Amino acid sequence: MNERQALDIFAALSQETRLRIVRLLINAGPDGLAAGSIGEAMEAASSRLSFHLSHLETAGLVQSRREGRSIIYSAVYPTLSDLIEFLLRDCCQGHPEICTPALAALSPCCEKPKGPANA
Amino acid sequence: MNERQALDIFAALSQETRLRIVRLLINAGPDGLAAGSIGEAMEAASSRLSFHLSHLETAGLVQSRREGRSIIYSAVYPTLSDLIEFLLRDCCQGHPEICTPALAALSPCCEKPKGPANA
DNA sequence: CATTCATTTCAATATCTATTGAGATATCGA
DNA sequence: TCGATATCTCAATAGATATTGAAATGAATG
Repeated sequence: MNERQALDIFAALSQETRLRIVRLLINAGPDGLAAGSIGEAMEAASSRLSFHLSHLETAGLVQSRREGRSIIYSAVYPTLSDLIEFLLRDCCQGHPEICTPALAALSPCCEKPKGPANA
Repeated sequence: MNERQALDIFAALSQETRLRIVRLLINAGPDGLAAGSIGEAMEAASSRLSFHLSHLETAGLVQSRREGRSIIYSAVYPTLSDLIEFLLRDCCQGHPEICTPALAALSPCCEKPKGPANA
């Protein structure tokens, strides 16, 4: 991950429709969603949707595959973790006290909410 | 952290000068840097710098304080961790296998590089 | 209290980005 | 192959954002 890539990703995520698409696809999981389904969820015309999806794909945040008549889009998770790493890496060189709280804030988000007992 | 805030932060970080300022301030630590020093580092005219700094401040990524004739800017670290949390939170609801690698990628970045022995 | 220094504000302009609608392309089934 | 479906591409327009230079503000110093 270099600066140029990071800028592209931030630009991609700075647009409401695109941010929603990314979050939708992240939640949709590895199977992804057809462009048409995304368009319905976003209430966006096909050309507009296509514009945003290709923007996201260029930034490396989503990938696409053809499946019959549909084109299926799915999130590219490593891009997100690389981005986060890019954001935090520099700050941690000599300032680990800064990033440790960030990690602490993140950790609970990755615990599977399986039972009511939290211990 | 809501969607609107996240959009503002991504927009703030999607501009080359602003991303560099944020990284500079993150590395500068809690003491921060005077606007003039930042301007030198960025080779940016004062009005241009001011435009970007106020953009960053509005997004909550930096804060400022007056110190004599100078205005000192410093990074707001919690905003970054909130942003990361916002990005990852949804995806982890039901998809912890997605976020765990992200965290694994992050963890080493927060280890203080103290000695040559890496074990 | 006038001068200098540090930074911001403002207005004009240039550049970049998003939306729209029409048409092109690709796939499938009859 | 024809028609229907799904998606993309293109060109025009509208809207948002960045840069510039000049002028204003606020704080320190003699």
